[in-house]
Amino acid sequence: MTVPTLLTKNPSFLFSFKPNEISASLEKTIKLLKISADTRNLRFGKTLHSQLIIANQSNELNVIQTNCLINLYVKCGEISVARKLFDQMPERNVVSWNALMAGYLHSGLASEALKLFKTMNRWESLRPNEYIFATVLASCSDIRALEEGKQCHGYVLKSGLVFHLYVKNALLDMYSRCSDVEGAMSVLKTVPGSDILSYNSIISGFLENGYLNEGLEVLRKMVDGFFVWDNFTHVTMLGLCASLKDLKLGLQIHNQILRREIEFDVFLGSAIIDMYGKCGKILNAKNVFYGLQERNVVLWTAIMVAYAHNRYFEEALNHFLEMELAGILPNEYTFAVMLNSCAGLSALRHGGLFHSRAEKSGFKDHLNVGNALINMYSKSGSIEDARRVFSDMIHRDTITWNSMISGYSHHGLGREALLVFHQMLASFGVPNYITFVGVLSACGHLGLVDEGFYYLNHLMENFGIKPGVEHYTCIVGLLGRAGLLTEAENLMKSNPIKWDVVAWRTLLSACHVHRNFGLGKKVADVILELDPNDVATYILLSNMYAKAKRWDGVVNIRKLMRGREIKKEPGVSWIQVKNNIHVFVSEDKKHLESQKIHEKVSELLSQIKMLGYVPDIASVLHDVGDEQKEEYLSYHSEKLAVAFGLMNTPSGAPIHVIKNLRMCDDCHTAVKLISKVTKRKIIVRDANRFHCFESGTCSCGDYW
DNA sequence: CTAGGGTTAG
Repeated sequence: MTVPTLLTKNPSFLFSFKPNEISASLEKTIKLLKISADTRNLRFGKTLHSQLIIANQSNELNVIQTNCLINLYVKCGEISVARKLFDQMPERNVVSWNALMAGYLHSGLASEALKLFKTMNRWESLRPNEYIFATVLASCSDIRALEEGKQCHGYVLKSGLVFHLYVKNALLDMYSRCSDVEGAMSVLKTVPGSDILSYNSIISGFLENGYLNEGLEVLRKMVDGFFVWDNFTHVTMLGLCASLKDLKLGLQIHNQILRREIEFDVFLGSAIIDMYGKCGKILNAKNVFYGLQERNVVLWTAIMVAYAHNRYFEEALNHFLEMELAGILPNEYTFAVMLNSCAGLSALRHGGLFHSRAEKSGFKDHLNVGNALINMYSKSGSIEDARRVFSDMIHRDTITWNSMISGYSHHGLGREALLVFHQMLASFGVPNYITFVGVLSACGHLGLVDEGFYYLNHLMENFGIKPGVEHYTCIVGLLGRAGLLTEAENLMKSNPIKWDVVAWRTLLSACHVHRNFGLGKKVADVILELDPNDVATYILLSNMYAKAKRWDGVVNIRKLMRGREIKKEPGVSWIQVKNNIHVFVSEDKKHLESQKIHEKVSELLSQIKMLGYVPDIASVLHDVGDEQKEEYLSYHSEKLAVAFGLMNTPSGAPIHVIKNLRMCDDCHTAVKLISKVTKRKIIVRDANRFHCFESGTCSCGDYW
C-alpha cells in the first residue's frame, strides 16, 4: 500500500479526520490503522478501534482487523493489550502470530516470542512463513539461543524459506551474534544473494564477539562485490578500525565519507570520534567533534571517552563543565566516563560529587555506573565505599566482579579478593583473563603458593583461558614473596613466554626484600639489557648494595647513572584538602606553609624516634654527610603531604595521599609509626599499589 | 494486516 506522504510526515494531520468520515469505509479504517501504527499514534489508533467496533455493530472483528489492532498496540508499546486481543481471537493466521511475536521481541522479551512460536508449532493448520522465521531468528539472536537458531536453520533449508533475503540475513545475524563464525560464514557462502545488510550484520556480529580478523576477511569479500556502503556500513567499519587500532584504514574510511559528501549524523560522528580516540589521535577526534553542527549527549560522551582513553583525565572532566554550559544533560555513560576519569586521577572528592549527581539523576542502578563507582572508589583508596556500592548492586557482570577483586588485591586484601571470586563462581559469574590476574595477585598477598598454581593450571583451563605473561608474573611474585627465589628464577628460565621488564622487576623486588644480593645483581643486568633507562632498577640495586654495606657498589651505580644521564624522576605526592589539591615535591620548599609543615614533620619524627624509628640514611643516593642525609629523608614528598594532611583535617579523619613513585623504605617505616602516634588511618597510593597504614602496621605486610 | 541492522562505558 502506498501511504500518502502527507500522512506519514505529519501525523498530526490525522486529527483532522472526523469520526464519521472514518466510519465511512472499513477498508479505509484498516489503512488508517496501519498509518497510526507506523507513526506510533496511539490516541488516534484508539479512536479507530472504537469506530471499528461501532461499525461492526458488535459482531466479532475479523482476523485482518484484529491483526491491525494487534500491530497498532504492539507498535505503541501496549503489548499486554495486544496479547489480550490475540488471546480472544476465535481464529488466528500467521500474521496474528508474527505481529505479537515481533511485539515481544521489540519490547526486550525475545524469550516470550520464542515461547509463543513453540505453541504455534502445535497449530497444525498453520505453516510458518518467511516473516515468522525472520522474527524467530531475530529473537534467537537477541538472547543468543544458538541451539534454537540452528533448528530454525534446518527448517528453513528444507522448506526453501532460506532463499528469502530477510531469512538469510536473520540467520547471518543470529550466527555471528552467537559467536558461531563457521555457521555465519557457511550461510554467507552457500545461500545465494547478499545485500549490504548481509555484510553489515555479519561484520558487526563478528566485531561484537572479538573476531576482528574474520571481520576483515568479510570486509575484503564485500569490497570485491562492489556494494555501495550505507551509514551503517561506515559506522561498523569505523568500529572495526577502532578495535584493531588501525589508523590507516580509519583514515581511508573518513576520507571516503568526506569524498562522497555523506552527511555526518550522530552515529557516524561518534563512530569517527571513537575511532580516532582508540587510535590515540585525540587531535583528530577533537577536530571532528568541534566541526559538527549539532552535538548531543552521545557525541559529548564520545569525546570525553577519547580524552579519558588517552589518559587526559582532566580534559575529560573539563568537557563535562562545557557540556553543562551547552545545556546538554549527562546520561549514565557520561557519568561512567567521569567516574573513571576521577579514578585515573585518584580524585576521591570529585568522584564523590559525581556519585551524588548520578544518584540524583536516577542513574544509580545502571550497571556501567556501578562498575565505574567501584573502580573510582577502589582506585581512590576508599575500598570500603567500593564494597558498599558492590553490595548494593542488583545486576553484576564480569567487569563488576573484576573491579571488586582487583580492587581488593591492590589494597593488599587477598582474603577478601578470594572471597569475592568464590562468590562470583557461586553466582555463575563467568571469569575472564583479567579476573585471574586479580585472583593470582591475591594469592600472592596471602602467600598461597599451592592455591596459586591450582588456579593457574586447573581452574583457568576449566574456563578455557590461556595464561599470559601477566598471570605468570603474578606467579613469579607469589614465589618471590614466599622466599622461593630459586623456583621463581627457574620458572622464568624454563618458561618460553616472552618475559617483560615488569616480570623481571617483580623478581628483582623479591630479591630486594629477601636480601638476595647475588640473584638481584643478575636480574638487574637482565633488566638493564632490556631497558637501560629503567630507573627503578638502579634505585633498587643501589639500595641492595647499601643494605649489604657494599659502598663501592653504591658509588658505581651512581657513576653509571650519571654516565648514562639517567635522572631520578622527582618524588611527587599530592593530597586534596577541601577543594584544593596540594602538591609536594621531594626536597622542595615552595609550599606556602612550607615552614610550618617542616616543623610538623620534625615534631612527628621526634615522636616516632621514641618508638624506635631510625632514619634509613644508607638509602640516600646523594654524596653528603650523615646529618644532611637525614635532612633529605625528612623532605620526602609523602612525609610532607602526610604532615600537611594531619595539620589540615579534623582528628580521626583518614588521610589520602597519592605518590608518583614507589614508596621508599624509610617513609614506609615512618608513616607506619606516624599512624600509630596520631591514631590516624593513612592511605598512600604509590606507583604500584595501596598502602593502608593503621595503628603502626601497613596492609601490604611490608612487602611491596 | 506481519519481518531487517548502527553511536557512547569497562
